[in-house]
Amino acid sequence: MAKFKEKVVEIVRLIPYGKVASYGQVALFVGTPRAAIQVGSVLNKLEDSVQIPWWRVINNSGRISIKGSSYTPWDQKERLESEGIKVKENLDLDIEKYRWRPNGKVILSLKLSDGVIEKILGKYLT
DNA sequence: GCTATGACAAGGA
DNA sequence: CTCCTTGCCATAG
Repeated sequence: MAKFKEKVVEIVRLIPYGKVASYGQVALFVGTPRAAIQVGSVLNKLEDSVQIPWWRVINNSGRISIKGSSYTPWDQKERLESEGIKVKENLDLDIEKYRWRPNGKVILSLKLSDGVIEKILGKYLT
């Protein structure tokens, strides 16, 4: 089941310009709740050839927490700001203000289990 | 199969 | 708010 990586790529690519999602949120949308740390791992090892908006993924505290990558937190800060997202000097941002909240149609297209869909509805769609 | 490893998360001090 | 601890889980070896 090496599909995890592919799904992560797929989900991250769905995050719209100017929006962000937490690692845990991506993990949930992938269909594997609580595998947040794994999402980060995938992005970290990703080849430069795969083009995806990795900078739109931050931790659930609303902070940039990139580590062990060829990119620095400030690289990420620049990319986010170029999309109109305000990032404080301490790498903090208002995650709830910019969080990606896909509509039901998008969620259904992911073919997730009922349990996962429930968690998504409860956590990110009030 | 088992252990170690982390771009994490949530809760307690 | 800032540490620290514990839980979790897909990979690599």
